[in-house]
Amino acid sequence: MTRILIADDHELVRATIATYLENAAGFEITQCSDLHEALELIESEGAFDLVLLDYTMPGMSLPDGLTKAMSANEPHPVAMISGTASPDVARRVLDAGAKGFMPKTMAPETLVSTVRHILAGDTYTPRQFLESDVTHPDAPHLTPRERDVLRGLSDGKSNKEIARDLDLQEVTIKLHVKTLSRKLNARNRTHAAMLGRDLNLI
Amino acid sequence: MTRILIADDHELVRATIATYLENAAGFEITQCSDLHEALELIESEGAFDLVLLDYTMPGMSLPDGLTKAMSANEPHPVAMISGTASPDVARRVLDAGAKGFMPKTMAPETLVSTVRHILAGDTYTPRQFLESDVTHPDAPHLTPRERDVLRGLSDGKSNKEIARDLDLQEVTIKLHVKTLSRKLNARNRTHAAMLGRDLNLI
DNA sequence: TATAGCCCTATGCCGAAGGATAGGTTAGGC
DNA sequence: GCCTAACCTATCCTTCGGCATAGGGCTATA
Repeated sequence: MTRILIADDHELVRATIATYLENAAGFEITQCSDLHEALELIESEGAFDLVLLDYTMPGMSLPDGLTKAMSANEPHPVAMISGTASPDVARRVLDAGAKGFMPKTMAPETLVSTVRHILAGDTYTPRQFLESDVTHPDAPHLTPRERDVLRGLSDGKSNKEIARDLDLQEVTIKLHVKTLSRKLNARNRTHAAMLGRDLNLI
Repeated sequence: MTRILIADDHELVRATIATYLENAAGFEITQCSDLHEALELIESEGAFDLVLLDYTMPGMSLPDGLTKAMSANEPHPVAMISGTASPDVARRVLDAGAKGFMPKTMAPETLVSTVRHILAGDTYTPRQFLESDVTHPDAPHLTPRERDVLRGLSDGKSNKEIARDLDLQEVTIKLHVKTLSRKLNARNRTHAAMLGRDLNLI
């Protein structure tokens, strides 16, 4: 019997996913509501055939929480579920080695087939998150460099640090901060970071 | 027959809520995935006995989107569902006149009884959101003043502006920024604002 | 009444952020 | 070839942020 662990503090979501997976494919579902419980369950009951983790539940972090779960559940796959899915997060999740990334906007039927894919050894990489960078419709156009800088801002980095990371001069970062702040109608870097988050730009 | 409209772009969530409400109480459920569709449905099919709106779906805004839906659905109630529920949002939603605020962490059974309450004319005010300010479990304790300042940071305000708004001296704001950054493990104000958002503190 | 937590203020310093201005390169479209 | 977009750099200047140190006041609870 295929055993699946679902960890999500949003009970409504967890309940649905569990119901669909149980009815559609007869999987054996175990549930919990934070990362700590998930790790304990993997420890006590052995690796599951698939572990589904919510991105925003207590204890979850990127990439640490994810990698912990992955090494605990080896050699079986771990996938991420997220309600606040941004392209950047999807990318980071998959880069970290997760075998799938499922937005909660996904239709239940798609979910079941996705789970089957992952169980079969595939990695589920939702095209809309990796290719077209689906963002908020109101979002202004930012150049690739401006996005790089905006990511740095969101991490709380200084201009100097961002410059070092991107191998540029500090003045250049200042320029990008100024222009992207103008585009976002932000009053300063902090505001820009918040607006970027709201618009799913990062 | 009691008619309920559920608007949520998270299909997984919408499907569960719909299922529970149909099975548990025999309500007639209509579904859609953004605010625009919701308004059209209310227009074309008449006011529903209850409208449940997701806080993060396309087109939704506070308080505009909410008030539009409320005036469209008069005299029947409108309630909000949210996955990223912060106390502040809950307060603003209820202040705007919504008849309930339901986090997606709510158990399905609780949801059903909540809906019944609202249909009966009550307003569902989740105590944990209004009194004890339930936030992310990992979130450190911030004093009321620190939250005030954090809110200012998130709006991209300068220390001087925050000081003026709160009728304090600028140095005092600097102090609060420093202490709250320490508590959040933030490297600077921008990082603090982002972490505050992630931890549902604001 | 002592202790602790929270809150507010002051002074001083330095590095970072932010803005203006002026210039340059590269790549692609017409 | 010209134009434009995107990108990068430089200099100069002002303001803001961030940190340390050193206070005092209020309130609640032991």
